[in-house]
Amino acid sequence: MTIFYQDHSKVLVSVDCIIFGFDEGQLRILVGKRQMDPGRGEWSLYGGFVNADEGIDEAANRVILELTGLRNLYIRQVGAFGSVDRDPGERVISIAYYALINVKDYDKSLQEQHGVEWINIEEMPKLFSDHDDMVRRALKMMRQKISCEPIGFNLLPSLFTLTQLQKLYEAVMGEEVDKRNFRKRIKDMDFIEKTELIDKESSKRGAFLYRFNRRAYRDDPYFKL
Amino acid sequence: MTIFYQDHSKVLVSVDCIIFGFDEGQLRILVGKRQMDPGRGEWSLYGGFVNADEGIDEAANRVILELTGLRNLYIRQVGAFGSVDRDPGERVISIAYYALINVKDYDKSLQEQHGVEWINIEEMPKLFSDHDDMVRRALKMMRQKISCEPIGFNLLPSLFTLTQLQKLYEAVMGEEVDKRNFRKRIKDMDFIEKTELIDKESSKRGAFLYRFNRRAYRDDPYFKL
DNA sequence: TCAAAAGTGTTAGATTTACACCCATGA
DNA sequence: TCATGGGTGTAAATCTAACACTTTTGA
Repeated sequence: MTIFYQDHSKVLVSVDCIIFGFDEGQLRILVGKRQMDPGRGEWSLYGGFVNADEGIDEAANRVILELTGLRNLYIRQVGAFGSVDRDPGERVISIAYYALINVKDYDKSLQEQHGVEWINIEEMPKLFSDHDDMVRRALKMMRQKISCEPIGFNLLPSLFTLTQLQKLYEAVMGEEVDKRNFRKRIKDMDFIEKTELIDKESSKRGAFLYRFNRRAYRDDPYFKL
Repeated sequence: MTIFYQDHSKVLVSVDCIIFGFDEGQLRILVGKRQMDPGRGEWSLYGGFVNADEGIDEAANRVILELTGLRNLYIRQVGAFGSVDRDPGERVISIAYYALINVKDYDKSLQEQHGVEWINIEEMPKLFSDHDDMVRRALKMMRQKISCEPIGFNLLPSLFTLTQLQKLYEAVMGEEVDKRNFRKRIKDMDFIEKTELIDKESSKRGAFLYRFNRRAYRDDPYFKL
């Protein structure tokens, strides 16, 4: 310890991760049964401690990489949670982060290895400690974000149908939207490009596949800072 | 240390406070010249370390009480800041909070005692470490909040004129608004009550004073959760 | 009497919402 | 041939934005 900030108590700091995925028309998050005491066996977010030599964002990225095997994800901080008794073992201040992933990119073996499962956000069991609060806040922030920025693409394959995109918005916002109005809005967004490709998975007729053009979005005068 | 989370490094955790005030038509925050090393003499937010026996929100309330002498303020967490090198002295993870106060309630002697000054948000000097980022994020969050919830009243006396309220919105949002449209919107809000009292400070003619009715707001069907 | 702030309505344009039918295909 | 999801336009209602003059009063 240096001379600067003497006599102040140090505390364990962890990061907890809310991993959002979209599958079968449902918004889901990755949770697992806690494998350590205290709280062994309770449903819990995946987390890890912040090391002395890493920033908190770095720690979040590391932990999320550990869990998902994925890099360059859309990750945002939810906030710090620091009630004295939030962890029954020892005092731990935890910083929650959420990440959006395309479930198709997620390696099944990693999932098994970490003993985590996708749980529909609507059917969340009670979680360990204050992890419920973290999830609620993450969802609130994500809804906020998705309704003014196109972040939903991080939850979809790079090619997707308009119906998929609509179902995603509905699952996130928890309410249905009108198909024609939705498609009208999408048409106004120049950064959502129609391709000539057809998806035949989800219907007999087939549906055009679209893609999100990140560059066009960045250049869109509407979203310029 | 208990047996639970062995071998993880602990770290100093602090809270830093962005105190917003509204005076002379300007949105201002309280900053002071840093009185300790490292960074002595640089402009800085007021902060303090989180004690072992207090939650982070508690710590924020304590530090803000210390600085302002005021209780029951509107306080919100901005987020955690945790780059390894953010503090040149030693590793410190800091959690930023913003608070809204009515400058008239602020005791001048406390201000002098802590050596802090009101600085217009538009004319902020470079601040110590990442405090600039904290202020930017706090402002962003506050703007977001104020445009969908009536939190502005926390920055005003309990009786205020519509012109004051408008100037406040303008200062926060950084843009002018139309007087008639503004007043129209206010009239639609049943929780902003006109009193029979007249303010003669700011004009010869005098302007009606209004008050924010917290109860009416809570009961407003529009804002029901 | 005049400078300074208070107060007050209307209209055009833009945005949002509601709503129903035909199409293409594989089973 | 029929069940399934894909795809399309219009009109009413609502919301937003622009805009200018009269009132009161203390100096």
